[in-house]
Amino acid sequence: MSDPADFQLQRFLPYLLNQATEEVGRGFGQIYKDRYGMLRTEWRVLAHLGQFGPLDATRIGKMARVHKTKISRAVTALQDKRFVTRTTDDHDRRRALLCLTPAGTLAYNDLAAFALDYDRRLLGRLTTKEHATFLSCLQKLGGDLPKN
Amino acid sequence: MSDPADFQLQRFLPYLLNQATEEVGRGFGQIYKDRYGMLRTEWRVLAHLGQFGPLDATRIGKMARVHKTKISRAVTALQDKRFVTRTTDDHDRRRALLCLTPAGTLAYNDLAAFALDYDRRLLGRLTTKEHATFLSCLQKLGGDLPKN
DNA sequence: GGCTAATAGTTGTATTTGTAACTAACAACG
DNA sequence: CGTTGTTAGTTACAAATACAACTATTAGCC
Repeated sequence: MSDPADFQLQRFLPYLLNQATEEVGRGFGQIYKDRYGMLRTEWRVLAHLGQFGPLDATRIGKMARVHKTKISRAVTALQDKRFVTRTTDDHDRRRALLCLTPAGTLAYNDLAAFALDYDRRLLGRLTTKEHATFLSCLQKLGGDLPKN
Repeated sequence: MSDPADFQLQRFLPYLLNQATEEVGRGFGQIYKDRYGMLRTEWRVLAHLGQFGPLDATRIGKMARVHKTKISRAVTALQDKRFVTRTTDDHDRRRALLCLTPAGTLAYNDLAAFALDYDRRLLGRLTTKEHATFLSCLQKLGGDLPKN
C-alpha cells in the first residue's frame, strides 16, 4: 500500500479535473442559462439533437452518459420551452422520438455559435500540440466511449 | 460570429472535461463514501487539513474554490464524525481554526493512500510526457490559482 | 396464447446544492 | 466612543439531483 505522506492534493487528477471543469463549465453555463434559462442537461439534450438529429431519450442518455431520469426531466423542460417535440414510435410505443422544433433549432444554432467561440477562447491558452495531447488524455481518462 | 455548423460536441472542451471528471470522480468518490460516508466537500476539507495543517474555513474555501456555505456544512458533518474540532481564534472571535482529531488524521491517511493508488492507476493510462502536458493544460484552464 | 423477463420512460421522495439573508465580531473614521 | 462598513460563518428556503419504485409496453419461450 502507498505511503499517505506521498499524497499531494495539488497533483491529484480528480481534484484538478474538477477545478478545471467547474471553472470552464461555469463560464459556458452562464450563457445557456442567461439566454434560455436552461440547465446543463437541457443544453446537452439540445446539443445532441442539434448535432445528430432526432433521437430517443435512451439513446441520448447512453451517448451523453446521463441517467434516464435526468434526461426525462430535461426533455420535459425543453418541451415546455417549445424546443422539442416527442412523437411516439409506432413500432414500439414505449419509445418516443425527440425532434427539435424550428425554435429549438434556432436556439441550438445560437448556442452552438457561442460554444464554438467559447471553445476557441479556451483553446487560445493552449498550443496546437497541447490541444491534441489534452484531448487524447481526456479521452483516455473519460473511459470507453459508447459505440452505439 | 462563428458558424454553428462548425460546432462539434465531441470536441467541446467543457463537455469532454465534464465527462472525464465525472467518470474519474465517481471512481474515487465511491471510496470515501463507502469507507466514511463522506461527501465530496467533506473529503476536500479533510484533505486540505491533512495536507496543510490547521486552517480556518475561509482559507479552505479560497484554496479549494468552494463556497463558504458548502464548507460550513462539510465542517459540521466532519465534526459529527469526530474528524475535526473547531477552536475559536482568541484574537478574532469570528474565526475558528479547524484541526484534525486523531481519528480524522487516521481517516485522512487512509484516504490519502487510496488517493495515491487511484491517481497512479489513472496515470498508468498516460505516458510521462502526456502527464506533464495534461497537468499544465488543466492548470491553464482551471484559471488562476489563488496566491494566498 | 399465457407466463416471465426485459426495456422505455415517469414519478415520488430523500439528499444535496445554490442563493440570499442573517448574526456576530471586528475595523476605520469622524 | 459611536456610527458605518466589512468579514467570518450559519441558517432558511428554493431549486436540482440521486435513487428507488412505478407504469406501460414489448420480447422470449414453453
